[in-house]
Amino acid sequence: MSLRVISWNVNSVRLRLRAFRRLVNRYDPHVFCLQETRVENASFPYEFFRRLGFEYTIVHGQKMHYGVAILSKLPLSDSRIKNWCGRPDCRHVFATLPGGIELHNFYVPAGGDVPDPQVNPKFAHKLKFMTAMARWFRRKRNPENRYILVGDLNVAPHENDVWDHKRLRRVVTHTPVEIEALGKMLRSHDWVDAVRRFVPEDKKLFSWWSYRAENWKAADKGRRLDHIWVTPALGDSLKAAEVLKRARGWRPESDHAPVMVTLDLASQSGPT
DNA sequence: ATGCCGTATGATATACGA
Repeated sequence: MSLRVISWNVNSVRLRLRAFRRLVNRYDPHVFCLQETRVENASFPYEFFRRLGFEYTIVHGQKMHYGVAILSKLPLSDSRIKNWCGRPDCRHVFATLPGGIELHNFYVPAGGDVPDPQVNPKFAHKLKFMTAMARWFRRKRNPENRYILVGDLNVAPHENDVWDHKRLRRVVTHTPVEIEALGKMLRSHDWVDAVRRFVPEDKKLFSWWSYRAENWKAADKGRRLDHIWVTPALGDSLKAAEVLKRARGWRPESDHAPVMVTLDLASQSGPT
Protein backbone atom coordinates (compact mmCIF):
# COMPACT_ATOMS: atom_id res chain seq x y z
CA MET A 1 0.00 0.00 0.00
CA SER A 2 1.25 3.41 -0.91
CA LEU A 3 0.55 6.42 1.28
CA ARG A 4 0.89 9.98 0.03
CA VAL A 5 0.61 12.97 2.36
CA ILE A 6 0.72 16.65 1.44
CA SER A 7 1.39 19.24 4.15
CA TRP A 8 0.69 22.91 3.42
CA ASN A 9 0.60 26.20 5.27
CA VAL A 10 -2.32 27.60 3.31
CA ASN A 11 -2.56 31.07 4.86
CA SER A 12 -6.38 30.80 4.82
CA VAL A 13 -7.91 27.53 3.66
CA ARG A 14 -10.90 29.24 2.07
CA LEU A 15 -8.68 30.98 -0.48
CA ARG A 16 -7.07 27.74 -1.71
CA LEU A 17 -9.99 25.66 -2.93
CA ARG A 18 -8.92 25.88 -6.57
CA ALA A 19 -5.38 24.96 -5.59
CA PHE A 20 -6.62 21.88 -3.73
CA ARG A 21 -8.41 20.70 -6.85
CA ARG A 22 -5.17 21.08 -8.81
CA LEU A 23 -3.16 19.24 -6.15
CA VAL A 24 -5.64 16.36 -6.16
CA ASN A 25 -5.62 16.11 -9.96
CA ARG A 26 -1.87 16.29 -10.18
CA TYR A 27 -0.67 14.31 -7.15
CA ASP A 28 -3.67 12.30 -5.89
CA PRO A 29 -2.74 12.44 -2.18
CA HIS A 30 -4.50 10.31 0.44
CA VAL A 31 -4.12 12.94 3.14
CA PHE A 32 -3.83 16.72 3.45
CA CYS A 33 -2.34 18.31 6.57
CA LEU A 34 -3.04 22.04 6.72
CA GLN A 35 -1.67 24.84 8.83
CA GLU A 36 -2.86 28.41 9.20
CA THR A 37 -6.39 27.58 8.14
CA ARG A 38 -7.61 30.85 9.70
CA VAL A 39 -11.20 29.77 10.14
CA GLU A 40 -13.33 28.54 13.02
CA ASN A 41 -14.57 24.97 12.77
CA ALA A 42 -18.18 25.88 11.93
CA SER A 43 -17.07 27.70 8.77
CA PHE A 44 -14.54 25.12 7.58
CA PRO A 45 -15.21 23.99 3.97
CA TYR A 46 -15.89 20.37 4.96
CA GLU A 47 -18.28 19.80 2.07
CA PHE A 48 -15.72 20.89 -0.52
CA PHE A 49 -13.21 18.33 0.74
CA ARG A 50 -15.84 15.63 1.11
CA ARG A 51 -16.71 16.01 -2.56
CA LEU A 52 -13.01 15.55 -3.40
CA GLY A 53 -13.09 12.29 -1.46
CA PHE A 54 -11.67 13.46 1.85
CA GLU A 55 -14.40 12.41 4.21
CA TYR A 56 -12.35 11.78 7.36
CA THR A 57 -11.38 15.01 9.05
CA ILE A 58 -9.96 16.46 12.20
CA VAL A 59 -10.28 20.23 12.22
CA HIS A 60 -9.06 22.58 14.94
CA GLY A 61 -9.39 26.25 14.12
CA GLN A 62 -10.40 29.66 15.36
CA LYS A 63 -11.08 33.09 13.90
CA MET A 64 -8.23 35.05 12.37
CA HIS A 65 -5.10 33.22 13.39
CA TYR A 66 -3.46 29.81 13.28
CA GLY A 67 -5.59 26.69 12.87
CA VAL A 68 -4.70 23.15 11.72
CA ALA A 69 -6.56 20.32 10.02
CA ILE A 70 -6.12 16.78 8.69
CA LEU A 71 -8.30 15.74 5.74
CA SER A 72 -8.09 12.11 4.70
CA LYS A 73 -9.48 9.64 2.19
CA LEU A 74 -8.41 6.89 4.58
CA PRO A 75 -10.16 6.36 7.90
CA LEU A 76 -8.75 8.28 10.85
CA SER A 77 -8.97 6.84 14.32
CA ASP A 78 -8.10 8.33 17.71
CA SER A 79 -8.31 11.85 16.33
CA ARG A 80 -6.97 14.27 18.91
CA ILE A 81 -6.20 17.91 19.42
CA LYS A 82 -3.50 18.97 21.82
CA ASN A 83 -2.84 22.35 23.36
CA TRP A 84 0.71 23.48 24.06
CA CYS A 85 2.15 25.98 26.55
CA GLY A 86 -1.28 26.26 28.18
CA ARG A 87 -2.77 28.04 25.16
CA PRO A 88 -5.80 26.87 23.17
CA ASP A 89 -4.36 28.34 19.97
CA CYS A 90 -4.95 25.50 17.49
CA ARG A 91 -1.44 24.36 16.59
CA HIS A 92 -1.53 20.56 16.75
CA VAL A 93 -3.86 17.78 15.64
CA PHE A 94 -3.05 14.12 15.27
CA ALA A 95 -4.75 10.89 14.33
CA THR A 96 -4.01 7.27 13.50
CA LEU A 97 -4.09 6.03 9.91
CA PRO A 98 -4.73 2.44 8.83
CA GLY A 99 -1.72 0.32 9.70
CA GLY A 100 -1.26 2.08 13.01
CA ILE A 101 0.59 5.09 11.63
CA GLU A 102 0.27 8.10 13.90
CA LEU A 103 0.17 11.33 11.92
CA HIS A 104 1.06 14.58 13.71
CA ASN A 105 0.32 17.96 12.16
CA PHE A 106 2.01 20.99 13.80
CA TYR A 107 2.06 24.72 13.41
CA VAL A 108 4.99 25.96 15.49
CA PRO A 109 4.78 29.64 16.59
CA ALA A 110 6.48 32.07 14.21
CA GLY A 111 8.36 33.82 16.98
CA GLY A 112 7.99 37.52 16.18
CA ASP A 113 10.80 39.81 15.11
CA VAL A 114 13.48 39.97 17.78
CA PRO A 115 15.35 36.70 18.41
CA ASP A 116 15.71 37.30 22.14
CA PRO A 117 13.39 35.52 24.60
CA GLN A 118 14.15 38.17 27.25
CA VAL A 119 12.57 41.00 25.28
CA ASN A 120 10.27 39.20 22.84
CA PRO A 121 7.54 37.01 24.40
CA LYS A 122 6.70 35.52 21.01
CA PHE A 123 10.23 34.20 20.63
CA ALA A 124 10.15 32.87 24.20
CA HIS A 125 6.88 31.10 23.37
CA LYS A 126 8.40 29.56 20.25
CA LEU A 127 11.38 28.14 22.16
CA LYS A 128 9.15 26.88 24.96
CA PHE A 129 6.86 25.24 22.45
CA MET A 130 9.72 23.40 20.75
CA THR A 131 11.20 22.31 24.09
CA ALA A 132 7.82 20.92 25.14
CA MET A 133 7.46 19.07 21.83
CA ALA A 134 10.87 17.46 22.25
CA ARG A 135 10.05 16.41 25.80
CA TRP A 136 6.69 14.95 24.76
CA PHE A 137 8.10 12.85 21.94
CA ARG A 138 11.03 11.72 24.06
CA ARG A 139 8.55 10.28 26.54
CA LYS A 140 6.76 8.46 23.70
CA ARG A 141 10.00 7.19 22.18
CA ASN A 142 9.89 3.55 21.10
CA PRO A 143 11.69 1.98 18.12
CA GLU A 144 8.46 0.36 17.00
CA ASN A 145 6.50 3.61 16.75
CA ARG A 146 5.42 4.41 13.21
CA TYR A 147 4.92 8.17 13.31
CA ILE A 148 4.80 10.86 10.65
CA LEU A 149 5.30 14.46 11.78
CA VAL A 150 4.50 17.24 9.33
CA GLY A 151 3.97 20.93 9.48
CA ASP A 152 5.18 24.47 9.46
CA LEU A 153 7.93 24.20 12.05
CA ASN A 154 9.05 27.76 11.34
CA VAL A 155 12.74 26.88 11.50
CA ALA A 156 15.12 26.49 8.56
CA PRO A 157 17.86 24.36 10.13
CA HIS A 158 20.58 23.92 7.51
CA GLU A 159 22.77 26.44 5.71
CA ASN A 160 21.14 25.50 2.43
CA ASP A 161 17.65 25.80 3.91
CA VAL A 162 17.96 29.58 3.54
CA TRP A 163 19.00 31.75 0.63
CA ASP A 164 21.84 33.38 2.60
CA HIS A 165 23.09 31.65 5.73
CA LYS A 166 25.30 34.51 6.92
CA ARG A 167 22.69 37.21 6.51
CA LEU A 168 19.94 35.21 8.17
CA ARG A 169 21.70 33.83 11.23
CA ARG A 170 20.33 36.68 13.34
CA VAL A 171 16.90 36.53 11.71
CA VAL A 172 14.11 34.58 13.39
CA THR A 173 13.74 31.11 11.77
CA HIS A 174 17.49 30.63 11.29
CA THR A 175 19.11 31.64 14.59
CA PRO A 176 21.42 29.16 16.36
CA VAL A 177 19.10 28.85 19.37
CA GLU A 178 16.15 27.87 17.16
CA ILE A 179 18.27 25.46 15.14
CA GLU A 180 19.44 23.84 18.38
CA ALA A 181 15.84 23.59 19.61
CA LEU A 182 14.81 21.95 16.34
CA GLY A 183 17.77 19.59 16.65
CA LYS A 184 16.52 18.53 20.08
CA MET A 185 13.12 17.88 18.57
CA LEU A 186 14.67 15.84 15.78
CA ARG A 187 16.66 13.75 18.23
CA SER A 188 13.71 13.29 20.61
CA HIS A 189 12.42 10.39 18.53
CA ASP A 190 15.38 9.93 16.17
CA TRP A 191 13.27 11.48 13.43
CA VAL A 192 14.30 11.17 9.79
CA ASP A 193 14.07 14.41 7.79
CA ALA A 194 12.21 12.88 4.86
CA VAL A 195 12.63 15.71 2.38
CA ARG A 196 16.38 16.02 2.94
CA ARG A 197 16.61 12.26 2.47
CA PHE A 198 15.88 12.93 -1.21
CA VAL A 199 17.57 16.30 -1.68
CA PRO A 200 21.31 16.49 -0.91
CA GLU A 201 22.29 18.87 1.88
CA ASP A 202 24.51 20.91 -0.42
CA LYS A 203 21.52 21.83 -2.56
CA LYS A 204 19.37 24.86 -1.70
CA LEU A 205 15.85 23.88 -0.78
CA PHE A 206 13.06 26.25 0.31
CA SER A 207 9.36 25.97 1.08
CA TRP A 208 8.56 29.62 1.85
CA TRP A 209 9.09 32.80 -0.15
CA SER A 210 8.00 36.19 1.17
CA TYR A 211 5.02 37.91 -0.41
CA ARG A 212 7.04 41.07 -0.47
CA ALA A 213 9.61 40.10 -3.06
CA GLU A 214 8.93 41.62 -6.44
CA ASN A 215 9.53 38.35 -8.20
CA TRP A 216 9.76 35.53 -5.69
CA LYS A 217 10.74 32.95 -8.27
CA ALA A 218 13.55 34.94 -9.91
CA ALA A 219 14.92 36.34 -6.64
CA ASP A 220 14.52 32.93 -4.94
CA LYS A 221 15.15 34.34 -1.46
CA GLY A 222 13.41 31.51 0.33
CA ARG A 223 13.63 29.46 3.48
CA ARG A 224 12.73 25.83 4.26
CA LEU A 225 10.24 26.18 7.11
CA ASP A 226 7.92 23.30 6.28
CA HIS A 227 8.97 19.78 7.10
CA ILE A 228 8.04 16.12 6.94
CA TRP A 229 9.69 13.77 9.40
CA VAL A 230 9.19 10.05 10.01
CA THR A 231 10.33 7.78 12.81
CA PRO A 232 13.06 5.22 12.07
CA ALA A 233 10.48 2.41 11.83
CA LEU A 234 9.16 4.14 8.69
CA GLY A 235 12.56 5.11 7.28
CA ASP A 236 12.74 2.20 4.87
CA SER A 237 9.24 2.93 3.61
CA LEU A 238 10.15 6.37 2.30
CA LYS A 239 9.75 6.40 -1.44
CA ALA A 240 9.79 10.10 -2.33
CA ALA A 241 9.59 13.52 -0.75
CA GLU A 242 9.64 16.97 -2.31
CA VAL A 243 8.59 20.58 -2.10
CA LEU A 244 5.87 21.33 -4.63
CA LYS A 245 7.40 24.65 -5.60
CA ARG A 246 5.15 25.29 -8.59
CA ALA A 247 2.11 25.55 -6.28
CA ARG A 248 3.67 28.61 -4.61
CA GLY A 249 2.67 30.52 -7.74
CA TRP A 250 -0.93 29.31 -8.03
CA ARG A 251 -3.26 32.25 -7.56
CA PRO A 252 -4.29 33.47 -5.17
CA GLU A 253 -0.90 32.71 -3.69
CA SER A 254 0.11 31.34 -0.32
CA ASP A 255 3.63 32.35 0.70
CA HIS A 256 4.31 28.67 1.48
CA ALA A 257 4.64 25.81 -0.97
CA PRO A 258 3.20 22.38 -0.10
CA VAL A 259 5.54 19.55 0.83
CA MET A 260 4.72 15.98 -0.14
CA VAL A 261 5.88 12.55 0.97
CA THR A 262 5.16 9.14 -0.52
CA LEU A 263 5.62 5.98 1.53
CA ASP A 264 5.46 2.41 0.32
CA LEU A 265 4.10 0.33 3.16
CA ALA A 266 3.68 -2.93 1.26
CA SER A 267 6.80 -4.60 2.62
CA GLN A 268 6.24 -3.45 6.20
CA SER A 269 2.94 -4.51 7.64
CA GLY A 270 0.95 -6.08 4.85
CA PRO A 271 -2.67 -5.19 4.17
CA THR A 272 -4.43 -2.92 6.60
C1' DA B 1 16.42 40.98 6.38
C1' DT B 2 12.28 44.24 7.06
C1' DG B 3 7.21 44.25 6.63
C1' DC B 4 7.47 47.52 0.54
C1' DC B 5 2.48 42.23 0.96
C1' DG B 6 -1.38 39.46 2.25
C1' DT B 7 -5.27 37.78 5.26
C1' DA B 8 -8.83 38.50 8.50
C1' DT B 9 -11.94 41.21 11.28
C1' DG B 10 -18.85 43.75 13.45
C1' DA B 11 -12.85 46.41 9.91
C1' DT B 12 -11.45 52.61 6.39
C1' DA B 13 -7.11 50.50 11.73
C1' DT B 14 -4.88 46.66 13.70
C1' DA B 15 -2.78 42.04 14.57
C1' DC B 16 -0.16 38.59 12.67
C1' DG B 17 2.85 36.22 9.60
C1' DA B 18 8.51 35.08 9.35
